[in-house]
Amino acid sequence: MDANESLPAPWDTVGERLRARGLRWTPQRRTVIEVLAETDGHVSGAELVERCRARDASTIPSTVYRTLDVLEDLDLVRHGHGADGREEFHVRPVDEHGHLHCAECGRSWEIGTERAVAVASTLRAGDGFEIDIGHVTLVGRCRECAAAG
Amino acid sequence: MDANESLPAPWDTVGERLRARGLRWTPQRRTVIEVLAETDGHVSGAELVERCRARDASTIPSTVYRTLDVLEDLDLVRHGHGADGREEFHVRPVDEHGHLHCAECGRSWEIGTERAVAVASTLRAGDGFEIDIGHVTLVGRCRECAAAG
DNA sequence: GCGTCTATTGCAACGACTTGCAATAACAGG
DNA sequence: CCTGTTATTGCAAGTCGTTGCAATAGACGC
Repeated sequence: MDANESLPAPWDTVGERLRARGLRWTPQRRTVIEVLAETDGHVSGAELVERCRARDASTIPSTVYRTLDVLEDLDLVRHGHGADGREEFHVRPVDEHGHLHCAECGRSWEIGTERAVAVASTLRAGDGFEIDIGHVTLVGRCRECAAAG
Repeated sequence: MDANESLPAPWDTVGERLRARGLRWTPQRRTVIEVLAETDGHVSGAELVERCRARDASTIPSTVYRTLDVLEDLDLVRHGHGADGREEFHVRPVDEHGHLHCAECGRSWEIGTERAVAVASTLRAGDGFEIDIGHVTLVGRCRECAAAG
């Protein structure tokens, strides 16, 4: 399989990085990476599979998920979990941020780096635990629902 | 179906509370409640199903999960998600606490009310969001792994 | 005790992943 | 360019839950 000149930014060197680790650059992985290269922010696992299938109808879900595992090792994506526990992928190292979800009204939103770091510090102060704040969606009640309820 | 004299503490009145809401007291629900009454702390959904099946081989998973939904409405259990996103139930209102999981060494542990509240306050200070800190398992690196890595 | 109303159950199919395994195909070396 | 090694793939089966629907059976009123 050929190199990957046409891919943007961090993705153009994935092939080499894989080979350097004794791993392989396959067409299936290329498909996943092409899809990721067009994505920014978050994608659910299922959606990623669907987009890959749109590009290559023969896409197999298990291959996609296994590829994502490998890419996570290479620090190109990070997986997390939505409010319902389903997988969500953060594409390309994005700013540290958190996800909030109101169990009452169902709204979801993000909190920026600043607040994310504040929360992380509070937690670290206890026993040195370094939270990956973006990994899970924090569930609770938003100000409005808390006031109403 | 008869009442439930033999059940302990908060469970003995579930039948009445259900009926008061126009819901029903069924043998299947009794089975789930009997299992919950013998449980304290956390149980995964799958384990709950298994324990119900041990008590009544005809137990159907969907019935168990639906029962848990109802019991959550009655505030007798609360569901959350483990590090892998799978469901976990907190039985009987327990102290506010949090769950930590180190992605590196795989260990999991809890943080007590005090720290949980501290984190919740930090977050609330931002925009009034009241986190249900026990809902998800916070993932990151423990002090030891952070130091080593 | 009987009947009605409708909440629940059981079942089957589906959605999101995960895992084991044999067959395939990258890739390094000659 | 060919070859051997072994990482990956495809597939099938399995786990954890969720959902739609027709049949069942609680609970209340008479």
